[in-house]
Amino acid sequence: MTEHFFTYTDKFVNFTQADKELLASALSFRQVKTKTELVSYDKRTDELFFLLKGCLRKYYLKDGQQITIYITTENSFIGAFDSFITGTASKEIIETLEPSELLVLNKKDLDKLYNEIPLMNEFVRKTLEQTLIQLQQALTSFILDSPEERYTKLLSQNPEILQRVPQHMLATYLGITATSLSRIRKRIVEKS
Amino acid sequence: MTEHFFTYTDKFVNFTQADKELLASALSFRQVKTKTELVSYDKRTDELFFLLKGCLRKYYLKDGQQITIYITTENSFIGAFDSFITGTASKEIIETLEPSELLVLNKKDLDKLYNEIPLMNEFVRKTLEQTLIQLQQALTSFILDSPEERYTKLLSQNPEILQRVPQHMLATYLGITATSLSRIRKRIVEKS
DNA sequence: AAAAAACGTTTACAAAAGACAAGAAAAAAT
DNA sequence: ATTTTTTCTTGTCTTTTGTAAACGTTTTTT
Repeated sequence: MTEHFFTYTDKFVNFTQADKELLASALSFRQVKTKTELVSYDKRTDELFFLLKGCLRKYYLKDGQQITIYITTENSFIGAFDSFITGTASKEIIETLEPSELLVLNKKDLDKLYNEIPLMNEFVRKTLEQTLIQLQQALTSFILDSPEERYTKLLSQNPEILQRVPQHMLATYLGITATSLSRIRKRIVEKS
Repeated sequence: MTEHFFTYTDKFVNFTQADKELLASALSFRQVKTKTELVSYDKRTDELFFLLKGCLRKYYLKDGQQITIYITTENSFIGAFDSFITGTASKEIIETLEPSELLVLNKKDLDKLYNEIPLMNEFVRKTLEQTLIQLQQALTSFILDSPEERYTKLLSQNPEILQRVPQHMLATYLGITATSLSRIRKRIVEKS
C-alpha cells in the first residue's frame, strides 16, 4: 500500500528500513468517493495527503464562484499548506474529482517523525525544493504566457487531464472563464 | 554584518554559537552597484543571495522583452532556484535595481553546512515552507484577481516599491504591459 | 426510465488589454 | 549645463476576455 509512496521518497533520500516502518505506521490509508472534501472552507487542517489513486483539486471561493487553483493526480503530495503550517483556518478547499485512495499524514505525527527520523527534514526539504520549482514555473507561466499558451502547455504536459477534469474547472485553473476556454479551443481547432 | 541574517534565522531555528560561526564563515559579503547581474542568462548559478541592503529583480526574456517575475528588497533570500538546485542553465536573470549589499552562499558550502550543522536542513525546510506559502499566494492572486486588484494589493503590501522600481517593471511583474498599468493608475485616480 | 443537475458551446454586448506610435517628463550620463 | 537615455502617458485601433443568458448535450440522481 505504501509501495508507491516509498518509490517517491527513494527519489530524494535513502530511508532505512526502520525509518520506513516508522513512516508507514504514521500514515493512514483512506479511500474516499468523488466530491469528498478533504479540507473545508474556514476550517483548520492538520493533514497532508499523498495521492495514490484518483484526482484532486484545490479551489477558492470568490464571489460565490469556485475558482480552481490546483489540480493533481497520482503520486503527489497535496495539502492546504498555509493552514497546515500556520495553523490558521483554510480558505482553500480540497476535494476529490474521482474516487480516490490516499495516504494521510497528521501534523502531530509529522512533528514526531522530524524527531525520530534524522533524514525527515532533508526529505521534506527536498520535496519542498521540487514543489517550489514547479510553483515558480506555474507562476512564471501566468506572467509570460497567454491563456492560449497556458492551455496548450497544460495539454502537452498532461494530456489525460482533459479526460479527467471538467473543462470549466480547467478554465478557472488557467485564470480564465469557461466561456473563454471554449473560444480558445475553437480557435485552435480552426487553426489546424 | 551578518546581524540581520541571524535575526532572520532566529525566526526559524536556534542555531548554536558554533553553528552561527560556521555559517558566517561560509557566507561572503558582496557590495555591488546598480544593474549588476547576479545570475546571467543561460549560465549555471551556484550561488544563493541574502539581500542585506538594496533591491533586486528576477526577470525572463520573452521575444527579446524583459519580463520581471520577482522583485525583492531587504532581508530576504533570492536565487535562481531552478538552476541552483538542478544544475541546469538559468533562464532567469537576477539583477540589482539599486546599489546593494549581499551575503552570498555557495552551493558547495551549503552542502557542507548540511553535514556540519544538524539544524541546517530544518532551517532551510522552514524557509522553504514560508517561500512556498508566499509563492502560492502570488500564484493564487494571478488566478483570482484582476490586474487592477493585483496592483492595489501590491501597493498596500509594499507601498515603497513604487518609489524604488520603475513602473514598467512593476507592470510586467503584474502580468500586464506598461501601457496597461498606466491606464489602470489613471482609472484609480479618477475613481477617487 | 424519467427527472434533475451539470456541462459545454454559442451569441450579443461591454470592458479591458495588447500593439504601436508619438510625445512629454524625468533621470542619468557626459 | 546639455545631451542622451529612460520612463511614463496618451491616442487609435484590434484582439481578447468577461458577463449574462440561452440552448442542446451529457451525466448523475432518483
